[in-house]
Amino acid sequence: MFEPEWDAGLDDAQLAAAAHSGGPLVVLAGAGTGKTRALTARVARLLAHGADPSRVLLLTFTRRAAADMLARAAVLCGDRRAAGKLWGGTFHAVAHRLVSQYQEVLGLPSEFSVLDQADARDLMDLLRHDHGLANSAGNSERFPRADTLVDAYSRSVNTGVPARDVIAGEFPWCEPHTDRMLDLFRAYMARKRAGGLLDFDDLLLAWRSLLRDNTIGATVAGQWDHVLVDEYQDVNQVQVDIVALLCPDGAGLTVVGDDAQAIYGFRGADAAHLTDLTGTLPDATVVRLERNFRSRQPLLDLANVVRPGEVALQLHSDRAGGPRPRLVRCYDAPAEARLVADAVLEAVEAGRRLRDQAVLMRAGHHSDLLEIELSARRVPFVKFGGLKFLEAAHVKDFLAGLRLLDNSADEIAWFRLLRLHDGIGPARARDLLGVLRPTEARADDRHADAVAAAPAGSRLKLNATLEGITTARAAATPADRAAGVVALLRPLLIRRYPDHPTRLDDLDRLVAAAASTPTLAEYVATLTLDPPNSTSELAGPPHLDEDYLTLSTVHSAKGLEWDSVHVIGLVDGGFPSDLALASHTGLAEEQRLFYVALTRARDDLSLYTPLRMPHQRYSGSDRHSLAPPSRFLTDAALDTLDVVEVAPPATAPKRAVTTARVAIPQLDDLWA
DNA sequence: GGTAACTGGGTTTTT
DNA sequence: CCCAGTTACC
Repeated sequence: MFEPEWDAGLDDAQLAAAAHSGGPLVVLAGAGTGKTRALTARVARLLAHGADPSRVLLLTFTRRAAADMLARAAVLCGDRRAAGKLWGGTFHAVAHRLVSQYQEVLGLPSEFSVLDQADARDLMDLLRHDHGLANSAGNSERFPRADTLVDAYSRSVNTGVPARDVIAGEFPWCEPHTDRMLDLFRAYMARKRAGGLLDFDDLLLAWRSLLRDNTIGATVAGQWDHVLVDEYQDVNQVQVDIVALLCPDGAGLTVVGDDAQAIYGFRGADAAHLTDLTGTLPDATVVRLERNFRSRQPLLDLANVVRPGEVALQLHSDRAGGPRPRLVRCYDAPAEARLVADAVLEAVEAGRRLRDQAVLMRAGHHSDLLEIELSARRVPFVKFGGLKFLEAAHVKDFLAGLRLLDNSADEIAWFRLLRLHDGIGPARARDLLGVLRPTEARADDRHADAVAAAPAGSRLKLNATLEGITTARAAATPADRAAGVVALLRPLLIRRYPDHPTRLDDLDRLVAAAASTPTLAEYVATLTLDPPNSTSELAGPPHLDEDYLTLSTVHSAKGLEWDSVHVIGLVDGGFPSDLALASHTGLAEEQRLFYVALTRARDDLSLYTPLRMPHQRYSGSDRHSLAPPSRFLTDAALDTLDVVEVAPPATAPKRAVTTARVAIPQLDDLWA
């Protein structure tokens, strides 16, 4: 047996974090300071010192981060088998595992469904209509949209602040509707309970309830000796409560984070949870990681100027030299797209792979022009963030079908499926929900009743759909059941989507993926809790060998790094987003987001400022107005940047003026 | 009273 | 793409 080298290559600060024993540990880790490495080493050391892997819990921001870390820890401690026994994943994924385990204790039906954000919105929308709050002509004041309702509701749950105060503080324009919103939230809770539906927030609430329970709480918390939480600056109040219940007085707790990288305030997270820890846990050991292993010093000079936050970490690098970051001032947005594509291809010429380069933006749609430019030049790319594969209508239809196989009380799933039929819109679907709601009557009878209640023109197809569900339910393997759902969807999707061939291909791929899962319910939960991040992630291996450029929102780029990074759209209103400009807290989060973007680069960093943006009022025309550069490009920041002025594009040759008249053919013979 | 099909305005970030 | 509003048809 060889001596495990969990401490190989760690510097003193990382070693202090990895080797710490006794009392809670708080690691304040600047960007690129090897916190993942320290955390991984710490897990490996715990195992090497005899910790039981099944009693170690590693909570990370994405499931992939947990998987990577656990695999590396297993290698470091020389025991690959241990990796399988470690608990790891996102708060939500672990919560789901526990909720499944304690589903009876929690008073949940044997089959429950997990609602993602879009499902939650659909349910809220359904109730909005039920309560007569949808906008009708008579309403002078618009009732908030379903998205806003879910937002406000979720914010209240995640922060523990009463909804009334959340609305007044964060959604002041909704205040006249407060009472009706609160009614709606109560109805939302009731509907979920009745249908065995849990939204993302409920998963965390359920976990917290288990831990708080007098009889069972100690057992649940007692199954782990060590709890390690990554990205602690992005946890919300419920997650803080969970951690506190898991580790009373901080015993066995390790927390890693950086308050300057807190970018999820919009979903109830608060970096104060990290900075307050030293107060709530007086005996905590604090380790600071300030030595950056990722970026060259000229890049850190800019990052240190931009860095906001309470904890004053100054990053320094051993990697001196290299070019200063560039600020490219472009004529307009199309010029920006061309310049980015130019730069990427130049780097390829110089020997840098596409996959070592990335383009980062504030919002998913900021790369629209660039995507057109890259496609035109045949540059392969993969986009992360923005619209998700799982949000595509046909994929949601498919998942709704799967959920119905296990949970026939899932109203949101029924609602989706019913509306796919010609002649059944929101109103008839709502009526049919009442008929399909589980009763003592057998499912077949309810199906028959529903067919009878449907408009005549839709009965044949609806009958086929409901029979399809019965058939799929009876199929033996998960793959067969999934295939059954696709079979019943096929005619509906063909009728509905003009581009059905590609959509049906997607579904075939999802069916294939279902073959390797023990149960369909687990498959659906995994897809919902850990959706593929890009459309290509589901495409599978053939894509992985190819070289491609990464486009990503800054949020989705968190924790990642590339040799060369381009940050685009640095205008006020773009990055920072105009929606955040109004409030101090909003703007502070934008600045942290900017800091995260800058610190993704290892060697080369380019920032792009289009100087003209399409004029808001005349969008669609060629009118432009001067765009104010991002306010984050302060004088101090500019001191660390090389500014590149790009000349305006050569003016297009004036179109020849001609007096010739060209007639547009009337094609009379076609209309004869 | 309800649906389908179209139009026009708005569009942050995600477990 | 989502959502609301309009219109034509059942």
